[in-house]
Amino acid sequence: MVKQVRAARTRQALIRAAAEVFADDGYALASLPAISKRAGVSTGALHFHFPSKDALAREVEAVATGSVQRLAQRERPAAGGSLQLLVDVTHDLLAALAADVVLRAGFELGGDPSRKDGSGPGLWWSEWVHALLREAHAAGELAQDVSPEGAASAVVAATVGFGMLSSWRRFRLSADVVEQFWALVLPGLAAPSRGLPVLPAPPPERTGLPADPG
Amino acid sequence: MVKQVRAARTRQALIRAAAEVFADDGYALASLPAISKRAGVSTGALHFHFPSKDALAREVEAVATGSVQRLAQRERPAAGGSLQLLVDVTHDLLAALAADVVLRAGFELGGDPSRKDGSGPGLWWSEWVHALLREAHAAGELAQDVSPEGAASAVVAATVGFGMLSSWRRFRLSADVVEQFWALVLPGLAAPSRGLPVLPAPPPERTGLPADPG
Amino acid sequence: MVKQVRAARTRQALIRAAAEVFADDGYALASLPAISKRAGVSTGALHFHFPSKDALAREVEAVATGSVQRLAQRERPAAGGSLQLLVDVTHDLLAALAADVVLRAGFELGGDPSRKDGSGPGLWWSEWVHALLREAHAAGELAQDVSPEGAASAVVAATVGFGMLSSWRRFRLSADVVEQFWALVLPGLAAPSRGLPVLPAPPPERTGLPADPG
Amino acid sequence: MVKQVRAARTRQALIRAAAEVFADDGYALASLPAISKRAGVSTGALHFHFPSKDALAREVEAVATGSVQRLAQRERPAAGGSLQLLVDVTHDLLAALAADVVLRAGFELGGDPSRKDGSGPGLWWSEWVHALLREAHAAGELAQDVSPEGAASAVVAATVGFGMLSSWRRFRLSADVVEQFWALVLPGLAAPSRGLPVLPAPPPERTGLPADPG
DNA sequence: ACGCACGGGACGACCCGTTCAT
DNA sequence: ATGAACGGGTCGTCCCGTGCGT
Repeated sequence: MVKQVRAARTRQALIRAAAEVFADDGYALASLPAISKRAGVSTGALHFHFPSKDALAREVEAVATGSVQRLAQRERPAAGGSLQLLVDVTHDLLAALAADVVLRAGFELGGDPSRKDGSGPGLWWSEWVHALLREAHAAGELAQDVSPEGAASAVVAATVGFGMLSSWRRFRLSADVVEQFWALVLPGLAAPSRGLPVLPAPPPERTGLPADPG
Repeated sequence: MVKQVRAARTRQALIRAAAEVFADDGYALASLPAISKRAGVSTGALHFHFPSKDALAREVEAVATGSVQRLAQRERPAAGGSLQLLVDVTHDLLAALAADVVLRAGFELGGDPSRKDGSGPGLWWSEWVHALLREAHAAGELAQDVSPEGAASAVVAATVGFGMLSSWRRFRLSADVVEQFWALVLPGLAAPSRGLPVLPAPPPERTGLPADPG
Repeated sequence: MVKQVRAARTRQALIRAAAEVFADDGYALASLPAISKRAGVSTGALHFHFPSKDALAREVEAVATGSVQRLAQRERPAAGGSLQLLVDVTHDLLAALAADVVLRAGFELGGDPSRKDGSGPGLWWSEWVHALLREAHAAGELAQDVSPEGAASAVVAATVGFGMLSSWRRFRLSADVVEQFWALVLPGLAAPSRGLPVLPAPPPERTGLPADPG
Repeated sequence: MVKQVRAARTRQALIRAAAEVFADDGYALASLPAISKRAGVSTGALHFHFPSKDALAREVEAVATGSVQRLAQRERPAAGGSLQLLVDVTHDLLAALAADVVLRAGFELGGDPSRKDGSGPGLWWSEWVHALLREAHAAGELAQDVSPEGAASAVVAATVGFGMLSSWRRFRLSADVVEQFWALVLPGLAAPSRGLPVLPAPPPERTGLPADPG
């Protein structure tokens, strides 16, 4: 029994360390020795928990996908319908991306050309957005002449684009890009008869480094 | 003089082959032997033209940046102003991305975590969009309450997002995503008094592979 | 603990094999695959024990320096003082050079132009000879007008010269060069009043190859 | 005809540059590109004059051997016989070693383990010393009980030892080591009845760098 | 004759992901 | 859960021809 908790702890440390290295160096350049050293365990221990590098990355992606799902499947807002939900969730997602290494690593692994078949959070996110916008369309929340599929593609592209840009060096994104994006898009997206979703308040100015609870 | 042309040819072949391998496997996984083999030359020839893998990638990025610049600096449209130019150029850019491997590789290298300091076309593109939207704002082409910087960020994010998504496996983007994106965004972006820019016609159905002039 | 002994054994085998290859081909020409093959292990095992070729050479030098130190720091002879000690130790050193590959390799590495900063046994040996001759001078064992520093330089030069010559192909040194050298030098070096140190007996004729206990 | 003189000049520059690089880095580490760059010509030019790296080294050795021969075959001193000649020539040799890169490189190449079959000046020098000491022995210039072969070995060993030591980093040899060596050895070497050879005056203190006419 | 841009293979060191034996 | 070992593979680069200019 005591062993189990210890094992779970090293497993967690491994996932966390792997996410950090993956996010920093990409999948191909991340070395297993570097990960195990950062987690404070030996390479043998790593291989005990995860049979291969791919399995480790897969686990990081799975955890990240779980986080996104938890974010998306929260209670629907009382008013505002699907579109309001979409606005709120994207807002939270960007905030979580900045705070959670594993989430960030999960998304980046999905776009890493070194990984041939990543099924990270990106795919799930894309399908969720598509489903939500189809739903909104069915509920008459979308403006005339707006294709839900096209709009979903645009939203997904912008989301992963924001994620990419924020992870690139040389790019500094302001903290409220999401709000600005919605302010731009909502007039053309939402049916005017229903009223526009309200934008969440932009995050307060950061002073100092935010805690990264992982 | 005769030698020069042969050298230039192999140099071009090298860049082209490198772009293909980089775009397929990412920077880290791309092997120099694979590139030189695909170009039909020896590794020694590769090393003669490019002293290192990094220099090769840098050259690919430089050529790609040049392509983007040529695309962006074409003659301004007679009517429609900056916003129309932006719409047209994004349209051409996405088309070029589908047709030109070097361009695609240049963009992907910029987002590759294996490359520590890529200065590919992404950076230049971002600054160009920002400058153009500032200009549009100064000319009164933007709607009230639209921040040119925020809008530029959104446009850039969406562009690289489209690029990323189209390069990911598992994602199938329809050919007219850009048009749909602009249809969504323009109502909120353009000043109503000036009239909306016209969207380019969606590309005809492709039959067979497009020419890839490299 | 049990593993340690096996690891120590391969480590020893690696050092031994490296010394052989270094002594034969010099540092630059010695290839790591050749060394690991001769040691009967894989290149990965080599890299596990020694992170780089330089570290391996450094270890060989360190072991060789240890051997020289053990040779020099034996008990002083009952009679004869420092000069007698010097004669005895040089004698043993040349014998050890013929018998111990690691020692030989250590000395040769010190003179190898491929190694930029070797701190092999040569340096320590030089300083020991200088110190010993200073001591002999203070004890009045040296003849008038003999500079201990100059004499030390000559002795060191002759020693490494013998080492070099014996390792060069095309040169065949007789086994008792050291005795002949001392017979030549001692009359001018030692104070006549103290009596000359006795020369060790020349080694018996070798029949066959000597064991090389490593 | 004009071409010839230019060719000879580049040939000289090549030999000189090769000697410098060989002396600094050893044979194996010396790269042909480095040599040709230092000589100010292209690698093709190098290959035109010397078909291979080995041929280049061989030429350096040949030139160096020629220098030693010119040094040794000067006019015999009026008085003093063979021993005096030996003393004088060693003195000049050490001076020349410090001044002439090609000479130094030639000697070092002879001891370089990377070169399998160097026939540099070392071999010729050894034989010359042996011959001279045999001659001195026949002329009764040597002390009783001194084996000319053993003495020659000692002298050669000391000479190359001095050469080695002076080329090692970390060793600082005083300028008059040779004089001190002879002061040490001559009492035991020369027949007392004939009078000791006179030592050459030690070189004056160097102020600034000596010219290296190469 | 002399020199050079260009290209060809080959090999070296380093290191990585993985598995056995303990 | 660990230390040790394995074999494959990558980048760099080195030494060397080959055909074009001068």
